[in-house]
Amino acid sequence: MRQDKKSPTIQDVARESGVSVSTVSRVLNDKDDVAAETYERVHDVIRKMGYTSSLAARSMRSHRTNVIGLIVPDVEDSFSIQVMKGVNRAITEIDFDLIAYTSGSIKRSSSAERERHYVSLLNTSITDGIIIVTPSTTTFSTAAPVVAVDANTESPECPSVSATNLAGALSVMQYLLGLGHRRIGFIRGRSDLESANQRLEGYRAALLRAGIAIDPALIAQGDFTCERGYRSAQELLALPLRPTAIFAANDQSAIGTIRAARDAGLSVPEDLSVVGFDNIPEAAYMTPSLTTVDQFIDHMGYVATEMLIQLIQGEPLVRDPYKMPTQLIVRRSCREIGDGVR
Amino acid sequence: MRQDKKSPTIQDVARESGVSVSTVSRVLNDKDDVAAETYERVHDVIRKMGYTSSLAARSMRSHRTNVIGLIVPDVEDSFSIQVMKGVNRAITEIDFDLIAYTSGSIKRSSSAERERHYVSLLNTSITDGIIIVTPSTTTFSTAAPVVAVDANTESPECPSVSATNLAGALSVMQYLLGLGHRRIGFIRGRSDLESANQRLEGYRAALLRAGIAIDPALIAQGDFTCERGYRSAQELLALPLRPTAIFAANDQSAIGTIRAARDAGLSVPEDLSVVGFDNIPEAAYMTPSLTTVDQFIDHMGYVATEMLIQLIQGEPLVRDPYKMPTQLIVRRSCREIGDGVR
DNA sequence: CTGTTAGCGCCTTCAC
DNA sequence: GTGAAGGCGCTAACAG
Repeated sequence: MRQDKKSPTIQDVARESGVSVSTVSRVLNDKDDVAAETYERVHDVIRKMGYTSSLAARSMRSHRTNVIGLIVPDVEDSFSIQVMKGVNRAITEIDFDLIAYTSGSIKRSSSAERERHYVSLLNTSITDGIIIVTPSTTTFSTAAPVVAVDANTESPECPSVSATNLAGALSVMQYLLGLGHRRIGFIRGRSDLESANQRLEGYRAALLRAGIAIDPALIAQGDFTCERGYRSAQELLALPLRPTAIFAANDQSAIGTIRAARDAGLSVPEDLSVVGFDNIPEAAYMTPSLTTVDQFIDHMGYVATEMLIQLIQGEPLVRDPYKMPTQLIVRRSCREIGDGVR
Repeated sequence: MRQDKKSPTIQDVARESGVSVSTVSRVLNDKDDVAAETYERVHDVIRKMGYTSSLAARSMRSHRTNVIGLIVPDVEDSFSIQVMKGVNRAITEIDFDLIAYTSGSIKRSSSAERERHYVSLLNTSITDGIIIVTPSTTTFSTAAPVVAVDANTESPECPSVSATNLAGALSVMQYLLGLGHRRIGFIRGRSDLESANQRLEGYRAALLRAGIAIDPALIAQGDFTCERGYRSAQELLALPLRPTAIFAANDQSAIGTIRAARDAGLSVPEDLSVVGFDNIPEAAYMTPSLTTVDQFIDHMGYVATEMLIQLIQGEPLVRDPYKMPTQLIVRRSCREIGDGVR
């Protein structure tokens, strides 16, 4: 690697090409009032020196960086990854050419604190705006805009995009009830997230609507992880009156559930029907393929980016909060059960 | 969201607490020559105003940001995700508290160009150093250090960490040969990556060493994706003399292979043995669980971060390039075959 | 069309 | 122990 002592500044370029710094700046920003010849010459020097203008200096002066920030709770979380994907797609289409992803790896502080820390660290210094995924809080004190994806509350204090979780959960329950299931277990999601609570709410509402009493024993804790899903499924399957179906609040939990069933000598869907939520890529590939609810996560990232860009450009938001429709994807992890089953 | 007109600057803090900006700066940087009382007062004001010093301004002045950059080819790539995880772990342990991840989403340019663009954009402006994953080039002109993970060449021009791919591939082949396999297919990886080529080299070397002629028809193209692995496996399985085992250059390709086998009515491992490379999390969970080579990807990210920090602090590198040992993980995707098999 | 001037927010001498 | 002044690299007026 060529380790130059120092990277060239706009001054160096100016000196080298025999013009003033402001002319170089004009060339850099494609202002139209530069002589074609000068433009060419400066451009050549820039290329030759391998010059790139300092993001820090540019940002400080112009208060515009063309960088948007993305804060995710965990880089391994597949929800976050899907969102990233959508954000990337949007970024590529628009003129913004870089993203600062930062994850929540800061010691000794609550997630809300940490989120605020990053928001204020990034915004107005290297970022024109921020997208924050599954935030614990939506209250930020910042000059630049923030858009939340899957916020923690029904009425977030910042612009947001989230899925129609309640409707999605209802469609799952309707499907399971239609297959004849009456004893349906539920594995909850991260309880600090509104989306997770909405899914639980859908579970409850559908049961009530069908005239089925809610058995608290059938509602297990969960935190959206596969491991936790496994343990909770074990509890559910150990019940005296085993459920015939389990609705897991997300696909990871559903994967854990299927594994738990298998380890308990039960096969899916013969002995147990399982439904997830999210439609992560693995859902289609696993055996059996997983019936789940698609909430178009990457599109949520895409829309969030569009919203953020609008905000940055000072345009008003047409739809806020944006509600992404959900869709039940029927695959092979459920089966119809006969009348004789209680 | 509280949308303040403008985020507070060090000036605002100074005015509010009745001291000069330089005193505030001292407090900010924990200089020791500040009266305890003053320190407290200023700190209170900072907390109260929700002040965060501008990363941009700080970086410009002090040329030290405590931010490291991470450039990955694709946010969905599980190799990259594992590296991120390791980097995050290292960051958390050390004093650096933020990472700028940027992915390759820039239009109309080669990957090498794009990588150079990001390196120069980040370095010396908001980043103290950069880790770049599976880069197409290792030649960068930058003042700040760059460390490559899984570089594209055996003798990269920048510090690097990579796995002992050749040894790993040899151990796979030794295992398969030991199980009695003689007709072994290979699905290649991204041919622009040295790691992929090393694995192919291991495949060839082991065969030669065992006195088995190399059949070019058994070596299929690949690009580390599941889809491509599926198609290549189809070709291999359609061969007149079908291989009894397939060694895929990474786990994604192996997953595609298993799917192709299943779709062709073959079961794994009964009709076909499959081995992957990487040991991604899914490998343990799938059915059948996948025999593969662990190359401790997240640890590679961790080590790369350690190396980068050392470089940033001007310390010499003890081991460069760093070679991460690999380990064969035997699971259930292979079986022994009898003597009668050709 | 191009150069000059004045800061953006912060840190670092150097005085006091 | 604390304040004042200068400048990091850049852009945005304003002159010429």
